[in-house]
Amino acid sequence: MIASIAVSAASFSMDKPFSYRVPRGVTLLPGVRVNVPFGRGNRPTEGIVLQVLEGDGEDLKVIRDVLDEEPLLSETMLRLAAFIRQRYFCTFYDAAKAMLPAGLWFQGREVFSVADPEADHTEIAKRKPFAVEVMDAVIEMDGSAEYTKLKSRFPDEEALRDALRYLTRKKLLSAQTDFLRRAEDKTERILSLAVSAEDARDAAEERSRSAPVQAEVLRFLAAAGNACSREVQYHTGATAATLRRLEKLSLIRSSEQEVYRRVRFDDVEPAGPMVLNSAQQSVCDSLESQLDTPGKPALLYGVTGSGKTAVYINLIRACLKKGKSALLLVPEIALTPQLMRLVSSHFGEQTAVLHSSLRVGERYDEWKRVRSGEAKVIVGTRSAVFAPACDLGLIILDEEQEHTYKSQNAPRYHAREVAIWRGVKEQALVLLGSATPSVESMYHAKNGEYSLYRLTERYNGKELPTAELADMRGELKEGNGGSLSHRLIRELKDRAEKGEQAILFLNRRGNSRFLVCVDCGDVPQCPRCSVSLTYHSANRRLMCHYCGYSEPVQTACPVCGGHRKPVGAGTQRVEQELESRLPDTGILRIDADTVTAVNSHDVILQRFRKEKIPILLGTQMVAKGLDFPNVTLVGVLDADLSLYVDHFRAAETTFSMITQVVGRAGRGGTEGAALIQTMTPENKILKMAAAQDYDGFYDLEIKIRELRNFPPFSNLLRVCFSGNEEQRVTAGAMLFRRWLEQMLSRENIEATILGPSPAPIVKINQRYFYHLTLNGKNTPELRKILAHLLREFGKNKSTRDVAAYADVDPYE
DNA sequence: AGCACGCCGACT
DNA sequence: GTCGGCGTGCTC
Repeated sequence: MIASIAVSAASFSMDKPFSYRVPRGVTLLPGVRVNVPFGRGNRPTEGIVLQVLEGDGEDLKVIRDVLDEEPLLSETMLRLAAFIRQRYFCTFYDAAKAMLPAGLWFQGREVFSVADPEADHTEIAKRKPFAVEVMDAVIEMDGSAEYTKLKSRFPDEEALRDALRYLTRKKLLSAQTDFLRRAEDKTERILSLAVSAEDARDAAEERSRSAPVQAEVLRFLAAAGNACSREVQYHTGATAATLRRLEKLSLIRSSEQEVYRRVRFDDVEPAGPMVLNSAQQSVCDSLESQLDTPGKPALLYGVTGSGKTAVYINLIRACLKKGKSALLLVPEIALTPQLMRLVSSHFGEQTAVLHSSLRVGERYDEWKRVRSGEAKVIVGTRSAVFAPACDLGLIILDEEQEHTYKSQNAPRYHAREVAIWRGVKEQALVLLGSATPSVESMYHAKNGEYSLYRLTERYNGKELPTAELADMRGELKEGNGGSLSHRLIRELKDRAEKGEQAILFLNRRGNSRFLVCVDCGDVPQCPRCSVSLTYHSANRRLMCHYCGYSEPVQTACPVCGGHRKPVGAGTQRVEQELESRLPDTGILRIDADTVTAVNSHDVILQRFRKEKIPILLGTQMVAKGLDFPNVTLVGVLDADLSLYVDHFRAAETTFSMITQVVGRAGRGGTEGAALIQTMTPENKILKMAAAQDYDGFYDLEIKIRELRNFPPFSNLLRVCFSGNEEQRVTAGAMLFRRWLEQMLSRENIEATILGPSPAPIVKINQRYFYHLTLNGKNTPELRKILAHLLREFGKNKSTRDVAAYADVDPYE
């Protein structure tokens, strides 16, 4: 028998099924993983069986091991992997990897052992002192050593690889690889001092010259008692190696402790079917009838507070009644604790949760529960769209316009497209839900490609919050240079006095602050990336969010010696402003600084609900899915920020964000209001967001999209280039552009090419990034051309040091 | 990407 | 001889 196999070692330019001979007496099924010899060196490589065919395969290499007892991927899933491969320009293996939980993946473990104990390695390898050193290390480790162990001892991996190759060639070492399941339990290393705090401080004093980072660690632990290694590294800038060294010196000790990251909902009570109002009921009835004959996807456009969730719950219930399972996808689990509670109160033990912050073992267990059919309601983020649900009947994408449904790394898939593929192949209804549908989805719905359902009234019968724009230019003229208008302060005070609550939304990701020199204006840059370093007050360090570089803050400017101070209006600064202008009002801040684990996000929101703290201040996290009946006021602090960025989706994202956050107000018995602060109150998008006029927004935006030939009228295909030398990268991109132009004109395909242009962050970790953007219809013909050119580029000698990949309909 | 193979110059 | 360095081409 011959097996056609997708191998993990294959890169895009050589990815195709490879044929291997199936050993006698072995039965293989498609979807099973195997260990095969690959390449000239026959290095052990993982593969997935795609097909088993008749034939003896005399001249083929032979499969070494079968790694699974039963197939991990069904025939349908294998076909899905093939679809993803050709649609998103990745290897078959990349696709398969995204479809399976991390806990299932094997890690090749290389073990090197002494081949001939009698041989005198110092004599044989005398010309390569480093190889002798490595050999000594292996002998010291009882004659056999794992590669990872050697690597921690010899950090220069290239030299180590070279030495190991040399030693195996000289028959001093023998190499063996076996495949091990990834560790199932995630643990954290807790560090503490192995000596008294005084001794540690003394030792720190002694080392402050020779080993300043070690001294820093000792001082930190002396002050903190104990801390997990991640925390210690954050505060001191120490590497794992430094920590190991200190442990070896018996100055600190470590213990492994299991971490639990699963959000548990022990406090939920079982609930019966939800009571729907007539509008919800009629939508639900129609959707239920679509469950039986799923032909096309459905779009549920329901204004904020219209009760889309209740429709989801009852629809899932109907789906279960038919004996089928249902998938509920959400943009981010951490942002939807309330939804999670609701689902588990309705479906209890039948629920499974799949998302990336689960422990590897837990994720694997949940995956198995889904596959066995024990869990029939699966809630999860993007990757849960691959859940191996038994007899899938329904896929819901909540907030379908969210960009988190698009994967940022290979395979760069969009969960909506995958869901629709599955819907067609597995006869399941795909329901896209949103208060602000993406322009693409609404376009398809209006075209009749999707069926469209509307919920135009709020569930509680109340009007949508009245929102007004506050002109911050006026405030500036009146001498108010802060981030809060007089009007907003007045309203906040008013609500607090009435015992109502308010949400303040700061429209920016994270809340980065920079250090700037007051004299020369210098802002410290990352030495490895083209970004400014972010100032973290918690550890008094400057950090790079892209490569992880960090350095302690120096108060004097290294350029001119001037004084430096932190700038940037983050949530912290707004909090201070609030405290000084509303001294007696309680404020709860929620941002990357206050949220440390997945859980504490939920904890903060629970406090906001239970303790009725007047003001909740935060970034993105407060915009989505929260349902607090007592909130009657929402403030948007800098509405313009996301509007004037260079991206065709800027209007859509801003509109959606503002509409959603405004929708947090007035969900209880009292009507809500919102105040949107802006420097450009005449802007149409902002006006429509304030009026919660989605239809108006859509009509305007779709015209612009058509005029400029942007999605849904075309697709964007981006080709990204990266490499260590900037000129080589741009030269590579230019070459690709010329190839593309030739191919397009030869095949008579209409598409425009933009670029090469530098990526928004041109340098990350010493690598340069450039883009070509192709605007055209994403047809099979165009994809074929692009895949062909990407393969050619990968094989091209003159651009060997430049990597290229494609991203279909990229975000940002 | 990762690796062996071949060819060249240098060192022993 | 023996080794490193570098360019080249292949991976069932």
